[in-house]
Amino acid sequence: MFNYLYAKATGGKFLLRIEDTDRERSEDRFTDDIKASLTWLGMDWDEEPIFQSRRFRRYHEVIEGLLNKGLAYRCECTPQELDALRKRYEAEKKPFRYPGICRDKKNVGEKSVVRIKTPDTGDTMFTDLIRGDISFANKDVDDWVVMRTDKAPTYNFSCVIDDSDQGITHVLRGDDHINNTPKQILLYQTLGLKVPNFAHLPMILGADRQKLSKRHGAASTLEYRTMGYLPEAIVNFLVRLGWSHGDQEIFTLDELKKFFALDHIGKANAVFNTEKLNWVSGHWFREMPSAKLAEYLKKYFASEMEKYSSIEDSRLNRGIEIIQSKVKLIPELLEQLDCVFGPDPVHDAGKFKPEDKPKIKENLLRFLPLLKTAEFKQDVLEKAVKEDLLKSGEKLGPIAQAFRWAVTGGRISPGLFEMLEVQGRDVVIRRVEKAIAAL
RNA sequence: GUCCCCAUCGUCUAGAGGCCUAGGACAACACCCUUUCACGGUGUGGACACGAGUUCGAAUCUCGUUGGGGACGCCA
Repeated sequence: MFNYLYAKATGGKFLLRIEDTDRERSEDRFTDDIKASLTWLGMDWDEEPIFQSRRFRRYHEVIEGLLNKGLAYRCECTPQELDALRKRYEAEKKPFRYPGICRDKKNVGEKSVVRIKTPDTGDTMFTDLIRGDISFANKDVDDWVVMRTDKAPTYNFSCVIDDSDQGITHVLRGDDHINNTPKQILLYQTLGLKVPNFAHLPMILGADRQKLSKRHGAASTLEYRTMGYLPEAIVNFLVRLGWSHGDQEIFTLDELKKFFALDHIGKANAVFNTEKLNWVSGHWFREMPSAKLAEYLKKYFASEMEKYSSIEDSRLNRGIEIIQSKVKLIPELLEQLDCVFGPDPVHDAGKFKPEDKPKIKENLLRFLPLLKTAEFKQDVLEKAVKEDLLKSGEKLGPIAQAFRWAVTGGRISPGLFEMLEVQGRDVVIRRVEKAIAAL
């Protein structure tokens, strides 16, 4: 998202690249998921996505050149041997660095990995756009693998080639990549390529302050869609994790595309806070035009909305309108929608105290004639009921609750009179009569 | 363990030497509004991790300590 916003805010291009070099872990559905997530959030990429799995020829050509120049070498150490080596280093409390066992070996067969030679002395430094100068001692960067035994390149290698080939100017990524940066810079330098700008973003941690993962709820952006968050809310919430714009809390994507900038990105990790997400979510439900929300529901919650297909749009939209401002998630909205447009509720009068029932019944009966005769508009109904109550000096509260229960079967609902109008005279009278019968 | 990064209310953050008896938002609590639930309004409690410096003056600069995170793969 920060990459997208930065590209848009600076008039650049936002490119999508699928880094699927590891064939065992790459599946088409992951790509679909990424595309669907970006599309859902409204972040479209500018050119055809690049798939690394289709660029192996290019990578091999570069690796071949490196090998020929003696800047890289074949290594026949097996994973088992390396594991054993790691254990040994650990036991000796020494940090593991590949010791260059095969560095000077001749005639290593094709069934081997290729490692890049890295310098043993000196430092590799870069100026992070967010954090300033960061430097690493080259002795801490080992001869890392650029190509696996199965001839697939590794991430640190292929992303350098692609960033260069695609003319990437800015690499914005999580700060868990800071350690990869010296490796990549060394490769750029070995290849004589221009080093791009780097900006390492603070990470998002779970409530336990560990790197966000499956156990914190959602593994995929799309799961938030399923949970019933609006894309506007997700973007708005996420952008405030690590970035600020004075005291402003509410942002639209369009606003962000205008004034997102790299200054005012924090350095400290942020904890994902569902409480605040829900608040932002509620805000966007209040903000969204009901027709647009209706469309959204029909698109992403098609199966839940199908039962309302016979309801005409203006009526359905009005129903959504009187509910949307009170909910934080789509399931809540759907639930209330069902109270308004769904089947008649089961009137459980058992939850009332026996001595209260006559009064409730009396209240329902009292206004039944009005409901049958008055023009069925919310303001007309409200005015009529209130005038009547004024004469007797009674409060609206108990009466409203009685009718709320009668027409929804529950005690929570949109405003009573607006709901009555949306439900319509026939439904209301039928439900009120059923309620009276249940008492 | 080694290397790297970070450190303001419970959480997200404002703050780039005097504007800070540290501001906003979420959450909490109280009150108000109110036909329920929300919304909204008002208010309360709540933080510069610690210790040395530098300076007339430090949340802001330096160093150290402590704490947290990340990396250490033939994953990305």
